[in-house]
Amino acid sequence: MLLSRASEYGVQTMVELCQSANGEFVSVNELAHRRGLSPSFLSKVAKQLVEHGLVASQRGPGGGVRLARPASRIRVIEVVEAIEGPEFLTGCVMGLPECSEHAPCPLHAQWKPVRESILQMLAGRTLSAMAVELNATLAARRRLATRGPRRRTRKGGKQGSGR
Amino acid sequence: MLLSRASEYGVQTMVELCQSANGEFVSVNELAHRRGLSPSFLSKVAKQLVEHGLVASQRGPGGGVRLARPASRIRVIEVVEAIEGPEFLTGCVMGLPECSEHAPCPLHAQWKPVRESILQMLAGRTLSAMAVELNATLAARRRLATRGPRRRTRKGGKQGSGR
DNA sequence: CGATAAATAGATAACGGAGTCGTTTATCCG
DNA sequence: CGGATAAACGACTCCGTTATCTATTTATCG
Repeated sequence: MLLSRASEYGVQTMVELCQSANGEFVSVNELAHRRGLSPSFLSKVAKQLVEHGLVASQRGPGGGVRLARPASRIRVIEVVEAIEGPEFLTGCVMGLPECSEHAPCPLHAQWKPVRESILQMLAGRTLSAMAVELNATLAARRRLATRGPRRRTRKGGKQGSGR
Repeated sequence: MLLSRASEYGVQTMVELCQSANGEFVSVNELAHRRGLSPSFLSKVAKQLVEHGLVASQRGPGGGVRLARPASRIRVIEVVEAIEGPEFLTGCVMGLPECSEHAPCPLHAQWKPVRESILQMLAGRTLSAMAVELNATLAARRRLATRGPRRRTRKGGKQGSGR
């Protein structure tokens, strides 16, 4: 698992928030229900997102949570670092206490570009871009489910839950 | 942290075992002491390595643990998968339960090559190659420590523990 | 003002990873 | 054979993550 459960919750929620990004607040319960997440745990994650200024919150009836900035100006890496902390992916791959640029472990040189590409993956995309794609995927799945699965392109049971 | 602590212990130990790979057994305590690891916890990790046929063990006096194959024929990925399990790095990055090739999450396309390059990093190098490099690094550090640090190439406190 | 809705805060339980400890079992050596 | 050594095994502690529940505070609406 590259990201902690909390980060996964965070990313999913932020993307979900793009759906109703017209300045409307959405309650944490509603959000949790939509994505099938634990409401109680999500509220904790939401709190962290609020503290890091990624979402704004509003109490009381009609209150909830919304993006603090336009989705096009939030990058996934910000969400991850808000939750995992700034130390995300720093540290020696093989756990050597004194691994550094000038006394590198045997994987140091290989790890560096990989780490960069992970950060790149998370920094290179905005929430809005992700939301668009997710919608396309969901729409495709719904369309498929409605019309029924016609052609089985791949052989048997391989598909399904990635977890 | 990309790898679990147990995996880190495993990789470090396997590399360490390359040092005395002449068919001699080394006790787990000795190994733990050399690398400054917890002996008790390392024995757990060692057990897993034995079960997966990566190291051979011998009880009694003069016993211990040694590589089951020549170091040049063991790849780091084998060590990691022996401990993390075969599901290592499978599963959706953002935790979507139904992320798959044909209904991908918004990060799926980006994640795939990254995942590949991680596996590549771990599969592309043998233990013996790593041992050689580690020795070079350690030797360099010793040489430096003996002669004292002369020129401070980088500005101040940035160096040190990667953790 | 009072009822209601929702975030916020805190306590706590379940779980798995990390680490320790003591006992058992196998092997060697004298 | 008997004692010493060392892995194997199992039970246990400790801690952080995950998850849930229950107040408490804050805001909105009628």
